[in-house]
Amino acid sequence: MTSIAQDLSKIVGAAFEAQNLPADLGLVRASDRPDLAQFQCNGAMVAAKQAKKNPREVAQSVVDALSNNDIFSKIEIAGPGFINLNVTDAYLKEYLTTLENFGVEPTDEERQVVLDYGGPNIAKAMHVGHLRAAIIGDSVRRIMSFKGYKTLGDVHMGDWGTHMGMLIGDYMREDEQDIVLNADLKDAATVQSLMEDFAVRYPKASGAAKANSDLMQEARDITVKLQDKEEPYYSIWQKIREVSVEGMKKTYEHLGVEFDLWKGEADVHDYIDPMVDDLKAKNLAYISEGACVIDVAEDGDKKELPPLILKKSDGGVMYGTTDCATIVERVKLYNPVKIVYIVDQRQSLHFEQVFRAIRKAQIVSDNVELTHAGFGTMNGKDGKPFKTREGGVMRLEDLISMAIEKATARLNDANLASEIDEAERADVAYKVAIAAIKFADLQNQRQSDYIFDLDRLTSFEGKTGPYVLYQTVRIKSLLDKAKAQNIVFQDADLIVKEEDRALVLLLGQFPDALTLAIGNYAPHHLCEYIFKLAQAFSSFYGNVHILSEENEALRNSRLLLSQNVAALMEQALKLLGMTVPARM
RNA sequence: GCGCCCGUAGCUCAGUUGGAUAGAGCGCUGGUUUCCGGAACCAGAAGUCAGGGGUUCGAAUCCCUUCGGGCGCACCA
Repeated sequence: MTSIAQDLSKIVGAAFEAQNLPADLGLVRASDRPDLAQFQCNGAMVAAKQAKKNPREVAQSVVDALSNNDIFSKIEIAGPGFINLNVTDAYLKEYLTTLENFGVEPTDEERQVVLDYGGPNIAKAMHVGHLRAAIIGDSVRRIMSFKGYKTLGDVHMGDWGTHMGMLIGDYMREDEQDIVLNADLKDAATVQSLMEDFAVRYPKASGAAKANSDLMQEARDITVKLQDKEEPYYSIWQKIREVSVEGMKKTYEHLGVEFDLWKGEADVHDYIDPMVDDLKAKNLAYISEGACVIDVAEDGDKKELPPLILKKSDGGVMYGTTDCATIVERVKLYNPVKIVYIVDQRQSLHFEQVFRAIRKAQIVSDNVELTHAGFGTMNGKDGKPFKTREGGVMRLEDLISMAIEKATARLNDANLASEIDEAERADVAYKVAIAAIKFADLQNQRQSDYIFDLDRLTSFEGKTGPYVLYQTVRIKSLLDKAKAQNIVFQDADLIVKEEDRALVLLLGQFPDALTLAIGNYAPHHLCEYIFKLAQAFSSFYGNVHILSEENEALRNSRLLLSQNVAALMEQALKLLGMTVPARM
């Protein structure tokens, strides 16, 4: 089973083929003129253009080939050559009652996909800049997994660069490295205080290094020593990393974002030298201005593409080096068919360099997809990269707290508050807050910049996460009531009346929304769909009687339909990383 | 200088890869509760799709150009 449009596309495609026209011209989609028809096919106009024929005549020949099909209640040619189609209610009923897995067919084979959507640096507080990668990547992972791919989400933290040299240098200069070395990581308070120490110390060290070239040089030297695993640098680093990972895991968990792999740049260090030697042996890597580089420019390039630096002149490695080595490791350990990076759009040149280097060295086979699914910058209301009023970045945990606070206040205003005990209320506020944040972010198209608006991220009305949760909760509440009244409707005969039709048609669009979301690594298509479905149900709910319908057969039919909507909503929301509370 | 991205209603954003009358949310105006949850529903006002040219049956979408904004260009990540 597929979507309704896909189902119809096969039939119309066959009709095109019968006229010796390409079957893919028979692509059917939901009509954008619902007042005229449910579905439309534009292929006749394309075919006519190619063959230099009259589009209406082409359409007519296709329509003739379709006319003996009894699933259509209307077949019309309109305008320059649109084929407008309606399906019979019997077809809709058949479609919905034989639906499996919401109409989503699993991908033809189980294939391994590696998704990279983390990237926070250790020893730094996570801020709202990390939000998009986490939310989009996690959703893409859930969606692809639902489709049947084997997915691996990797946090790929930044733990091997000069920022570590700065931080370690500061501890050594102040002779305070014992704070780190002797820390008992099993003690939560110690971990917490170390995190706070990093948060103060790193900006201080970083600022000092930028202002003082001697300190910067010292940081670079320490970084090289660290990368050679010299002591005590390496031990200090290990502890810093362990502490940071604890904090990072807590924040990601709080956000409801999951990873399968908690790896960092340092983990691929041992792959680097063999990789560089290999590139040298292949005459791809060479020494330029003291650094070991690989050319990635190609004939026909419109822009200048600088070479990728594999080793700095001081022997240190850069993030391009570790990114390449990470691909070496991923190929070796997981043999993926796709590696997808959900990383800020501003990194596009970097990824182009890395991917070209990898292709040139034939580290992956040609049929492995390497994609940088970039996302736009998060700007403030002034259109510039987002900063808080104090000029700093907003911590992720602070954002979550603010959203929870607002959700709690909203819940207390509602009539339900008194019936719900403290613990459940906290849980509901949390789920609502996370849904608000995620939906506000995910509904934006991935690659364009977007404005970080706190009010929008913590708003609960209109096109928001809480709205779609609310609609789902309301349906579930209805179904619970039916159950309490011992009404059995699971095997009800589905009756498609005027009011129900839009809802059934919409249910049949879910696989299309999922296909779009997967194809472009773009969960916003799923957001769009979920919101439309929620809106359609809300309208349905307001205009017809469901549980209170007097005609028993119709009541049971509508309960069945409602159950289908609720189940789909809950599943789809899960794919966006949201959980539906029992009530709210 | 070279290159990439963007400009759609007062604000924040969609627009299924060239289709019919460009859609949502917020805000604004007005309405809806003896009946299944009002975080809701219904209706309305609001657009030179930045400007100009081109391609064609047909353009927010493709090409050229002007203006405006963002970003990236070898030893940071």
